[in-house]
Amino acid sequence: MSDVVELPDEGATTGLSPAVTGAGVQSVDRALGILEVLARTGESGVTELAVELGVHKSTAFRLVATLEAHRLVEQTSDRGRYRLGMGILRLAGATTARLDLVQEARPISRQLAADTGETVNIAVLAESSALYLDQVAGSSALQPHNWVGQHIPLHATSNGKVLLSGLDEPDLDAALGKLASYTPHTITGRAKFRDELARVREQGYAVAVDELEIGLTAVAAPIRNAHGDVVASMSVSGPSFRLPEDRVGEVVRLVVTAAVEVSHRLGWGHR
Amino acid sequence: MSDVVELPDEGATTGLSPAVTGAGVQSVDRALGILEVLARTGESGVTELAVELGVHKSTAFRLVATLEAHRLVEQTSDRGRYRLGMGILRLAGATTARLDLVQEARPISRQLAADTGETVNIAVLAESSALYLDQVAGSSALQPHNWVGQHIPLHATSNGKVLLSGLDEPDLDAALGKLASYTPHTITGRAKFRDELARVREQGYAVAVDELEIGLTAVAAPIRNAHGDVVASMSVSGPSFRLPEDRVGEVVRLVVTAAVEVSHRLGWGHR
DNA sequence: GACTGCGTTCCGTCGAGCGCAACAGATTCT
DNA sequence: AGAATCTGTTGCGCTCGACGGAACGCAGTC
Repeated sequence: MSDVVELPDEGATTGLSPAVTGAGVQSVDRALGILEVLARTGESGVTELAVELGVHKSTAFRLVATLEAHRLVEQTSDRGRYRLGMGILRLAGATTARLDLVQEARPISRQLAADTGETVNIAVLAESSALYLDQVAGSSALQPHNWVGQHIPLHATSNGKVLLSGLDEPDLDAALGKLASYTPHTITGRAKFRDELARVREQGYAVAVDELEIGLTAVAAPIRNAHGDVVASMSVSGPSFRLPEDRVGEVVRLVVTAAVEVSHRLGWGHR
Repeated sequence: MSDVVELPDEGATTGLSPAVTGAGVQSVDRALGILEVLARTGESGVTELAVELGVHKSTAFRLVATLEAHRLVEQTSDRGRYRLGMGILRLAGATTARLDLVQEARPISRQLAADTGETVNIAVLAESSALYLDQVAGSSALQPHNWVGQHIPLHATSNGKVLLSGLDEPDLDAALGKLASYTPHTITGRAKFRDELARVREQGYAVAVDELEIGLTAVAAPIRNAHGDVVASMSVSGPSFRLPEDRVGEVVRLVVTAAVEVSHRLGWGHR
């Protein structure tokens, strides 16, 4: 696959902002571009979309109509603007259910939740924020799992620290924006935060106490793939009064063990 | 726009599962077909996908490569099979965030969660299962919202009953599969379940105690759009020991009030 | 080592998707 | 009220982009 698409004499490209254009099948590319635009704007009209993509109205309409037939977009009224539809949600359900990370981790998460009595989360890195893939609640009955999409700050959570600790310098710089302060305990100094990451890398786990929210304590450990890369993070979190300092040590041990077990299932340290 | 798409002579479709061949832009249609196949199978190779769509290998490859460029699919290894990717999750996050149902309901959900101290959910009907759109946790810190997709049985949950109560006979038959038993309290008799639905319709709310899981109690009420159709369901759920019979009455009142308030915001019983 | 499967790439052809232009409602401006 | 101008929507020819065929490179397997 060539990333470069050379169009020697194609002068017609409206020159606006290509933004989303990846290479591939043109019409599909454009259709997916529409989805991304809608994800960004929340709601757009056909004309608007056409401008954004640099194509003719009718083209945009045909694409959006096709997306609509598959329920990936829907229009507000019979002759109105378009937005993302429920089809996306069904696909997302299938996605988390099948991501083998989640599938492999599920039983171990359950066990960990049972052992600690606290909530277990699995998170991955997604463009300068953490994306939660799975959750198993500690004790309360039927806390359904599988949620998505919330942007979680990376520098104020144990999961975030672990995920960042797996990056090299250039990627780290890119992923790390400004270090917003959520509580007096949030680490906001860049140098100090790098020290923290070094510590996380060294000891193989991260802890966050009152850093995102007063009264919230979390412990996280890295999940690695067959190549040893940090692909996800597994955490145990709960109210600080249930996770006092002298209990953190034990929880750390459990989380690290669980994360290592998942890593093994993903092929890490393969015989 | 016609909802009916009848292609009587489409003989090329391998006869297996026709998927959703809606009319539109061919290549986009096929690409989205790939997403749906992957959602169903969880993981497929290029050749497999090509057979399923009735196209040539190379065509399927180009389509899947385009999807991959947008992160909607990813391959297991460098030269392996394909599965749905995280791009879907990002889109899903944007979807729920923008659905005006969720947006309108959010503040009311919060209030309801605060009033009851229990977890509040918003669910919609999605092809013979319930789809959770939003969640607000009762008390615990940092319960992020926005999850999706898990297939929740309709007949063993308060949300499911409410959603089913909004259907007419033919749709109900279609949506209702076999009534699996989850606990001794699950309603499995068809006649008995219809009686239950009648009761739900009449009283305007549904209750489920120990029907999906022992120790889990839930109460739900319908959310209606401007036409009065039941478009979603709002529920409060928690451990049965915190929601004893004598407290259910109060919770019912709160849930119904909240659901009516959301319905009003959606235009129901306008002015 | 031949064979058979896979995902991937290149290439010439042809039909599918494109832009154009016209249509039909809604809204706004005069 | 009427016109001007938005909007989304639809036929229609032309052309370029997507398609299928075939070949390639790599892994297992007999």
